[in-house]
Amino acid sequence: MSPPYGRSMSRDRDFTAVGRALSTPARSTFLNLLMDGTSRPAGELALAAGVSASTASEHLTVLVDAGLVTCRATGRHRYYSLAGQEVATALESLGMLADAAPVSGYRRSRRAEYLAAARFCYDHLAGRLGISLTDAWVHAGWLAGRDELALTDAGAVGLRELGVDVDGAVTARRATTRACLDWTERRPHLAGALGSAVGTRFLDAGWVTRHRSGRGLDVTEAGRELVREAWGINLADAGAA
Amino acid sequence: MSPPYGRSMSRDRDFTAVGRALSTPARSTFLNLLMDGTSRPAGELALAAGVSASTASEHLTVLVDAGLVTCRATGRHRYYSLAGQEVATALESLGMLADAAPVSGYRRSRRAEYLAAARFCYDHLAGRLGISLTDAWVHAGWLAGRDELALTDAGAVGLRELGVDVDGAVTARRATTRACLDWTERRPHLAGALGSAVGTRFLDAGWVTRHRSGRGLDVTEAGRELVREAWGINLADAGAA
DNA sequence: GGGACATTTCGGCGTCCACCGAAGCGTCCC
DNA sequence: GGGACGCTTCGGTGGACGCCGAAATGTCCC
Repeated sequence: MSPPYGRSMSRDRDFTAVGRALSTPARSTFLNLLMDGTSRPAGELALAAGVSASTASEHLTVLVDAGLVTCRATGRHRYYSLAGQEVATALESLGMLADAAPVSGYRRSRRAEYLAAARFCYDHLAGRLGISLTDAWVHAGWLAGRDELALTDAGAVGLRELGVDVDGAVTARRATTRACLDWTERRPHLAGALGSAVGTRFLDAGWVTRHRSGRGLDVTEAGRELVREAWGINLADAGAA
Repeated sequence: MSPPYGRSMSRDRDFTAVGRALSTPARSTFLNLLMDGTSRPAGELALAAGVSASTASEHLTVLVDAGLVTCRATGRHRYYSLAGQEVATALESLGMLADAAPVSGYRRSRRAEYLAAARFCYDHLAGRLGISLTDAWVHAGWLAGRDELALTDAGAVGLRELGVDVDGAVTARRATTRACLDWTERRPHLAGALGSAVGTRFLDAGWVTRHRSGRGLDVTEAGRELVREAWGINLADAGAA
């Protein structure tokens, strides 16, 4: 009869390659930088991690070989980014186990506040903005269940009016909605295919813009007005004040 | 005003400790063995990974220090198990990225078939049994959405009749339902608090029993009858035939 | 109490690998 | 074409760590 599942493949997983990829400070820093879904050139990553260009290059090769990161060559730059949504999800749940990284050498204090206000978690909105939106939508009956965030009929209508590609999200192969727990705040915000669609819409509509060459998002005036009028969310100008 | 989220804590995560814990074959083997939710003594783990007792002891210290594993001392044995449900969840999503482990030295071919039939994935049913039950319950309208598996009213009634602690699962702090993707088959099966409650019920009712000192579950005659009569699931006796 | 057993601690060995600077390769731009 | 620039490859070095056997610790049981 032979084994029923083709080839005598083990059901076990070999965690060693992925584990080794995560096991050094420089590579951990790289992944943290890429977790907002951006692509960054090797040099920038090297600088951020405080290693030489050659060392960074070796690290990036390890990450690519492990399947965590992909490389896109453009001109004389090579842009690295996370290899996909599964990688972001895996890192997200691993982050629940990991400690907060010690504040590294380069200046970060100012940025931390921007991060807290609004940021991308790979493909969906996070930070205070992501949490506030999710809370408001649960409250409005658009999303059901604090831990599942299932899309209701009312939510489908409302988000469609907002210009979110709801239908694309529902028919996507990945889970429509998913709750992503913020590492520090531990409060759920909308992820999954719908979370991605919402993020895309917010960017396309100009309600948020990626903060120049850095991490975090700026919520534009139009964006602030929208969330205030539609859902009564008052984004404190903590960053600006 | 000082930083709004207390202490100038970095929003980044330090993946190095967890990564290092995963980065050696012996430790990867240990984690695979413990992923079914069992507790195992150090000696058994050493034997399974093919390392000396002293080496295994060192590895286990690393895993405990990384917070992935906990130790319970009983008599002259020390039983190790996964540190919690978050660890199981993280490993589960990491497994999506990792390769299948090469079949290691010790005999495993026979066991693979038991594993495929029914097994525990930390706290919920998996294997063919887990997948079949989930499919049947989606079909019966007990669970909604192939990727979310949200509990319906009918499902709550049905599972409560079955003796599952539905109310405990709904009020639990973790997500009530969650879809867990099997690594090899890539088919969703019920996880989350409700998945755990179902697993507990199946064990308590004697519908499945843990296979003696090994991995995988035996579905008892009562269990086979239940799933056949209630949901038309015919568990092929692949293991016995 | 003594002997078997499970496990950890210790000391030592060999290998792996993170790191750097220098050199090589490709791209851009004057 | 030549020089600046971004990145990778190469060679070499030092430290970290996976491995074992031997000895130490602790538990069980006669």
